[in-house]
Amino acid sequence: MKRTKVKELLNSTAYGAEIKLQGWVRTFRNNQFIAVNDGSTINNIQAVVDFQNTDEATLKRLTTGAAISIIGELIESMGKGQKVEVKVKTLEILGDSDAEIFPLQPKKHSLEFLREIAHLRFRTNTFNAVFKVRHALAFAVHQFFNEKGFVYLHTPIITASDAEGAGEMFRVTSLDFDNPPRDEAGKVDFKQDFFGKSTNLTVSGQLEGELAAMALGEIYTFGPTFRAENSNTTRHLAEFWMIEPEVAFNDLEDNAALAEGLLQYVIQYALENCADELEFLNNRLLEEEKSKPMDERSEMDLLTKLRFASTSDFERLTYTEAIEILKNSTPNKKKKFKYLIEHWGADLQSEHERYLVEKHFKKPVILTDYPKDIKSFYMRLNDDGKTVRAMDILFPGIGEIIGGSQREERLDYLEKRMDEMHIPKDELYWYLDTRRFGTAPHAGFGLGFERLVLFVTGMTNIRDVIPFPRAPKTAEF
RNA sequence: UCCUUCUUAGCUCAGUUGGUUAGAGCAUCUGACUGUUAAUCAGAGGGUCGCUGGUUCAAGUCCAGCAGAAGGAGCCA
Repeated sequence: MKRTKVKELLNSTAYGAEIKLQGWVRTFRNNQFIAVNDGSTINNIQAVVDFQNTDEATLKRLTTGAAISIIGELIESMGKGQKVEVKVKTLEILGDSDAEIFPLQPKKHSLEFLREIAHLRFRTNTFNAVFKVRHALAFAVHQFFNEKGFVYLHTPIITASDAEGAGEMFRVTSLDFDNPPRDEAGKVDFKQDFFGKSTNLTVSGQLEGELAAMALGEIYTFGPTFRAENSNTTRHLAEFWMIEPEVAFNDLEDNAALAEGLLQYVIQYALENCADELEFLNNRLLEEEKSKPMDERSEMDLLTKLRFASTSDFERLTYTEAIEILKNSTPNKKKKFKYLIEHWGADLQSEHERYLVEKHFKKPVILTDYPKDIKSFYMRLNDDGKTVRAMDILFPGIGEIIGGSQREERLDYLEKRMDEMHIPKDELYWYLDTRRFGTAPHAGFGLGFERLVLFVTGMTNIRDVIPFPRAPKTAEF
């Protein structure tokens, strides 16, 4: 007999039907009511055991976490609290779960504790919901680009270039650490390494993405990226997933429109396809807010925030305009900012971005045209000679969720920038070839997938939206 | 990496100016009850107070170092 999923059973009205139910015990109440969960939904189904005619030793084994298989009759529930339940005919314990040592209990656990038992936290409602939403968002990303005719491009995980300079990299080698081969100068001889050169884990697929975009037109990547930065924050990971579209003939305005469209599409998709999960996460947050003082509570609940973000236009302004707003802002005048805004050219700190998004505009913000000195070499120089066609998208509670730009397509300008920033041109000959042969305007951006999942689930620590987080001193499981 | 705070039972937390045998709720175990909704009621067990050293007649409590965690900052996605 084939099993029926809990999700299906809960929506069924086929009373009297014989069904097979398999799942894990969440709670066993009153010696007769088993709350069974099989992961198909965060909701449980109640299975009722005839305890007077069931072996006592079997009943004792119905502990939280045990895997069970039930054949029974789907009936209209006699109790309140649920429409349907399963009247147990035969009950088999597939796998015991020793209640004395199983760490999950039918009670609330702290996220910090669950992080320490990440191999078991899938079994909680919160993480069931989080990873369902994560899946839905990933699926929606592919659907969005597919509908638009983009090509999903797989860029390499192992790379020889650290060209973007996006941060510290993890070295990849098969050399013997205790006794590496040395060259005449006494340095490690990577010519004898697996690839015949020094290699690293990728920090971005952008440069390779540009190569493909200059032929396929519209591409996107969606893969893991690695940064060996010693970042200990609630929004950084050493291993994270990034979505990087790159589009030929797009300028910065097209780029911003694409980014806004993508974000609104995937949030909308989650709202439509993860209603139960988002409602659960919404209630979870509301509970949490109750313990906070009034002035720290958020103005919108999670669902309202998501509906708002997916329907209202993002605020667009230039760096120069943002500086003006910040200069004249109350916290700047009253010297409440840790870093006061005094002159054009200063990098924006988290507190400034947060002020713009959460206090001034109260909506997602697209900031463009930053000073060239605080941005990467490949961004297109504006006619003013001091700003570049960069854009950051800032989200409330998250900060920077997207960073992108229109790329510098003029070979002479690009080479000049690379010289100024000491980027080795010979190593990047293949990148420069796109500008040598049939160069064209193009633009793209990088979307941090986990930051997106953070925003949509309302979780606050990035380590809680990826199954097995990788961060400094953190590589368990 | 820097700043701040924290580390007491399986989990969440109390623990006064340093002072007898370190407490509670939940969980677990035993029993009762049997249409319960994180069931309820009664009872029981459960501790190297993060680690190392120091001050003191006396340290969970004070001091130092180390380790780990949380929040914030920087780097960024």
